[in-house]
Amino acid sequence: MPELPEVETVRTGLERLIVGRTIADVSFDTPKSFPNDSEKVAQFLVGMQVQGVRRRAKVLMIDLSSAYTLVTHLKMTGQLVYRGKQNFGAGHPTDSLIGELPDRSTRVTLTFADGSCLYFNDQRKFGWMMLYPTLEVPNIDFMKRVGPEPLEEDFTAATFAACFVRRKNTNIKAALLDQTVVAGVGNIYADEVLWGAKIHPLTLVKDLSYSQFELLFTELQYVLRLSIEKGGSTDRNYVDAEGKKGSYLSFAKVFRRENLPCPRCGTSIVKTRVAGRGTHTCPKCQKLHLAK
DNA sequence: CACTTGACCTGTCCGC
DNA sequence: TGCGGACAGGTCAAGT
Repeated sequence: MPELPEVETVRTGLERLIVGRTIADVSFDTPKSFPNDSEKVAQFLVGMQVQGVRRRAKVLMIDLSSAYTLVTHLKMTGQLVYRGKQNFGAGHPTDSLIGELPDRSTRVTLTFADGSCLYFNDQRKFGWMMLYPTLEVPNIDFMKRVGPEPLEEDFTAATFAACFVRRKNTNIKAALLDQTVVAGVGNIYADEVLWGAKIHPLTLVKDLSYSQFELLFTELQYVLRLSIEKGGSTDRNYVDAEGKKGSYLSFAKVFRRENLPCPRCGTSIVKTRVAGRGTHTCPKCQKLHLAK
């Protein structure tokens, strides 16, 4: 579910809502979501204070006092939602997707000293929340392999194009989804960016010209920034740190728009399967040019 | 090493 | 309304 813009939106919200709060209690419903020595870690967290919230790729890092960091991956259906002492009843805020918390998908609850709570919800249990010494976080396997952040200041079209050298023989959509190439792109933004650059998702990386990479780079930054501005994409599960939906999908050009007109040429958007994922394209704007 | 596929889970939607 | 199967935004372990 959450890709870079969604995770960044959650990060911003958490930074505002939980920094300075002290953990008073921790509970969890399954070790799968809270895997490292769950009971001990839950105890160990008590008394620690939140000092900051960072993001790398689609991973959130909640920095705590004592040089520890809670690392969370939301995977497909994870949510991190903060609630003050007065828990909203079901459907109270109209832009919220969730009601009273905890609910049946709540996996971990952090209760703060002032009685407010941070809930880690995850319907499919693919996500996880793990405690690491802050200095160890860069040594996590995923962190060591993940590619550059596409919105960093020093990230240029040339750097971007160079990220793909190892993936010459795969299609561009699979390469964009590969977190070791570039960080943070998932299925929604891969489709949106390819439409923007007028590139068919099955085009092999080696068949792309440098000017196509420049176009992809521009579209990538544009789409990610626009989505962050809109609070991300809510398809079914995603909500921000206050439980609110994001509105990017009402600006999406192809994603979830099967059979609707392409905003550029009016041709019906088609849905296919590429790299094992549902893939949306305009058959007229995004022609597949086979290598000679 | 590069590349593809299936597995991990639960819930929902679609066709019969 | 019930039931089976396909599918859902991510990643990793296997397989070739």
